[in-house]
Amino acid sequence: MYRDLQLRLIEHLRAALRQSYGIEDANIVVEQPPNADLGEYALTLSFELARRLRKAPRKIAEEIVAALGRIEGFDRFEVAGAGYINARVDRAAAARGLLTQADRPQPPTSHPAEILVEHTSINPNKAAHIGHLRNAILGDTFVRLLRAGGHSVDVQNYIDNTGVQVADIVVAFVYLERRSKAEVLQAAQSDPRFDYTCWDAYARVSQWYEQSKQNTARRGEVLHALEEGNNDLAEIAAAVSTAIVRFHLRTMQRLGVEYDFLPRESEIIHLRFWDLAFEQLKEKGVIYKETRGAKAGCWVARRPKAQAEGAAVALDEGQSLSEEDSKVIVRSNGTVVYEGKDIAYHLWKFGLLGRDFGYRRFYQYPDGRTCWVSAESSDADHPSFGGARQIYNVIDARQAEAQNTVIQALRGLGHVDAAKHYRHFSYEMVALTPRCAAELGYPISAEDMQRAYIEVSGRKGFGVKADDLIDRMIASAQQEVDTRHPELADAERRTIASQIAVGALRYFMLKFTRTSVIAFDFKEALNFEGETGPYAQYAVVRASNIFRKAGISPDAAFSEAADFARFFAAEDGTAIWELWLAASKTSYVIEQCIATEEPAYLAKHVFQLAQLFNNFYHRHHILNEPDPGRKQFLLATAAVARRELIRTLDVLGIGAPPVM
RNA sequence: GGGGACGUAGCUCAGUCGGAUCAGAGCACCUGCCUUCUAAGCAGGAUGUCGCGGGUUCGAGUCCCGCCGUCCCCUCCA
Repeated sequence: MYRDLQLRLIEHLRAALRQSYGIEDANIVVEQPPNADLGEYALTLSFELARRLRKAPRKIAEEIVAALGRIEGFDRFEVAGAGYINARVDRAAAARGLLTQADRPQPPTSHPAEILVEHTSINPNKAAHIGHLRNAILGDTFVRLLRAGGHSVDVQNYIDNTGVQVADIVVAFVYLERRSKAEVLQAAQSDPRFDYTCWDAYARVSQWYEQSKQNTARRGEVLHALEEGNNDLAEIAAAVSTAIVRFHLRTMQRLGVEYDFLPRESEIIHLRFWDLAFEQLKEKGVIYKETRGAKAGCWVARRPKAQAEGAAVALDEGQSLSEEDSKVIVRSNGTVVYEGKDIAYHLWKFGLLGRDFGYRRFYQYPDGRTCWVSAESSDADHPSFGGARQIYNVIDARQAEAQNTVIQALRGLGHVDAAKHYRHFSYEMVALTPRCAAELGYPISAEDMQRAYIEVSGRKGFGVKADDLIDRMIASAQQEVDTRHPELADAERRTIASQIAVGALRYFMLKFTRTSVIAFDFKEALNFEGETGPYAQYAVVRASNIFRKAGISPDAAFSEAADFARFFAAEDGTAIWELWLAASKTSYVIEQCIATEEPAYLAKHVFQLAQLFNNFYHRHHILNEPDPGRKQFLLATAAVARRELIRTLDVLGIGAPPVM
């Protein structure tokens, strides 16, 4: 609603500028006046045009207002201050529009989708930690945003099942702990906390490597065996990584995060994706074989650096790069670095590789969604996932350079359009406050205690496991629910506690903008008051209680139109209108979040909406309202606020509990 | 050395396109408010050299330049 009116206003402004001044190229900035008493939209273009037209801004504003005339949905336009144009919306008409607002059509769910989002992508060798939660929650929320915006989206979770980290865990079991293949396979299948077992084993093997060169050499041996395939070590690695992936899927499912497809590195290797990419890269001159210096014998590419988009990527015949300007893609022993496999993978994502994965069913979600996994051959009736128009990779900021290497390679291969539609959805890490680290029992030096945060380290086993955090948050919510609602059945209390915990956790991860490092602290994360998920959930519960006590459904409040003009004009009308205005902005904010790739704005939106509603709730006691017309107006207000709160929470992946 | 991010209240952070109440929120602290649609709430109070210095502009927390500080990346790791 807010967005539609804004678009209409801009359209009329363009026409007015063309007609009055013959201006076609004006940059029309639409803002909001400092308060709703001044109107809903503010225009500042008079100031910009002042110099060009050699007129006073106020004069220009007056001329534009005259040229605009009447626009449907708007009450009037006013010149204010030194030359602002304030637009006042027809509040009653806007409110009636909001009441009858139909739900947007659901985007198609056929595969492959228009947009591909990759997120989570945890090394399958240990339990997930809080940093992975930020990734998955950001990614999943962005997927929900895109779908709410009407786009069809596929969600991929890349599984690096033949990499160094998986090799490390195999070394841990086979060489450090000297377990037999049968023992490891058994543990992978029956250990109820196998992911935690691996977490500890991974930390131990990292220490063990430091003891001798011989120990470290095991990693290379195992890595080689994994790439080779068809041997005991590869079989162990497959069993371990597959088991861990299932743990990760279950952990994320607790937060409402689901995936469509798990492409695995093993298939990228065995289906020879790299060989195809390698040929293309050589042919187009994107990489060349170094003959001199430390990198002699390697295939290298130009480093991305801060290169202009149009700059040449391919290298001229016989050209050589300085040591720092070259990035190794193929090692002198012939093995491919991670970025190389990533280039092949991304050619596939855009449908530019000329080869597809096989697809097998891997996991079935309770809501009916199937999660597929890559394979060398396919199950019957399988979908396909490659060939997206637009991709988003939710990957932390530390990997920006590697991501740029892939983008640059695509450009160098002539896939300029694909490179343009490749977005690194970057975010900063989750670290721990020194206090939190100390609380967890990790030894912290006096120097580290002075730091703002300390980076987690899987290698050291230093961090907060995702399931531990979720458990703790549920326990904390459970305690409250139990004391507040002893009358409810156990199962119901558990469901509500879980909804609150997930709401708190997801909101916590989303309230920070992507560029902010989160210094994690239990005290802050476990807080359910103030700017938190439960605050917004509680606002919904309050709204629901009104309708429950009134004995009518929120839907019924939509059907009868109140005398909006009268009530919005009343003394407290503007304060109530501000709640309607905020409620009308959800679609607008969703669009902003997509355009700026920033889900935090939606978190802010739901908080503001909840704040306005709580304020309204406190000021107007609806059930005691004697005037039936006004009571109906207040009920409609609560119904719209409730609907938009629920809708926004849903996009954030946060459920609305029936009671709290 | 090169690339990137950040620096706003005691703490944690918003501030999207440069706009008029733009000096904001939450937490923490203090004071009120539960017989009311449940207080996971509401109302009120206090707190600032928007890192520093220049510049552009009718207008700068926001853009440009320089400096200071913190962090990340720059392996034939992933």
